[in-house]
Amino acid sequence: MDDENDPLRLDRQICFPLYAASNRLTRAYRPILDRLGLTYAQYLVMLVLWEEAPQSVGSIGARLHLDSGTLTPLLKRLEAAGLVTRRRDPEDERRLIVSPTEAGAALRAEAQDVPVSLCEALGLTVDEMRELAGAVGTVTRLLRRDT
Amino acid sequence: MDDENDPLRLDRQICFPLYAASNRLTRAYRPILDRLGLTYAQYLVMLVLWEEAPQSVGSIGARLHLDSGTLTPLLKRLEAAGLVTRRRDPEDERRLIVSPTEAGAALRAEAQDVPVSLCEALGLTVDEMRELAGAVGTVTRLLRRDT
DNA sequence: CAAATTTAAATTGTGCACAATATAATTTGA
DNA sequence: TCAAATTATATTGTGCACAATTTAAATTTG
Repeated sequence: MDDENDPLRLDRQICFPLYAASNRLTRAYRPILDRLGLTYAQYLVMLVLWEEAPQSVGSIGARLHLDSGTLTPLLKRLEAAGLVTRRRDPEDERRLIVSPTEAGAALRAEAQDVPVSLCEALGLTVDEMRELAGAVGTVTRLLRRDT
Repeated sequence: MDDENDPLRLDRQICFPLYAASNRLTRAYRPILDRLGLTYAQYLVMLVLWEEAPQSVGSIGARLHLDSGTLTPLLKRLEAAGLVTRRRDPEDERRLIVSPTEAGAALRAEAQDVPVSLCEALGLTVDEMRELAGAVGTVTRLLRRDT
């Protein structure tokens, strides 16, 4: 078979490097977020809540492209860690309202240097960060259609 | 606080779009690979084995940046599905030799149009694919250091 | 207004991804 | 040569990620 143009060769896969890069990033975040007692997904949820609170499970999920099957147990773990509260919206009992606790809000200060720490862990200069941001933006734009 | 330059704003995160894109890709692959009875990670392992077989768990892992904690159960599932065989290397009983079965090798033909199907699912033209490949290459180059 | 539909979250079950540890085989070097 | 170190895979346990289903509340409609 036509080896050079074989579409099933690993090094011709466009998506595999993205998958590998995403795994690598989660790995790079881990030791940094361990200091806050957060996983990467939990960190993302806290970012969303630090921006605006309270929020429903659905609105958090819309922001992060995650569904209740992922978020429900994650939020229960954040609640168990004392970082968020979960209560039903009295206006609409279907909705669950999530808010940071005082400890959850306070954690924001501890998280301030996470972005810088990550760049250091990845060994990226400011210029390289800019280049990375541009490339990631292109990927996002091309893959944004729908789902 | 200085909202515009807040480094913890979700839309200033460089890595989140990469994480979201990776999740989205796995989701886009799912209905296509379902027809082959493979998950995305299993598909990657089969790509590696279709290129060269037999291979040890370690060499598959080195290629895909996955460890035995991920690969051992995955390979057992591929074995249960009749797609690979697992046996110890008689030369070095520590090593596990993985080979595609006849069914596993035959599956390669079925997989030929997976790449094209994915592009269609993502709604990408050939030019856009090229652009995506370039952007992903930049991301990979910037994040390649170590781990 | 009651039945049907829609919406929001929770639950269930499968399969990664990985850290930490265990097990067993091989290699090494005192 | 044989004990210590190294290597290769397996195991254990945690936490996503998501499809499919369930439950319950709110909304729509006949």
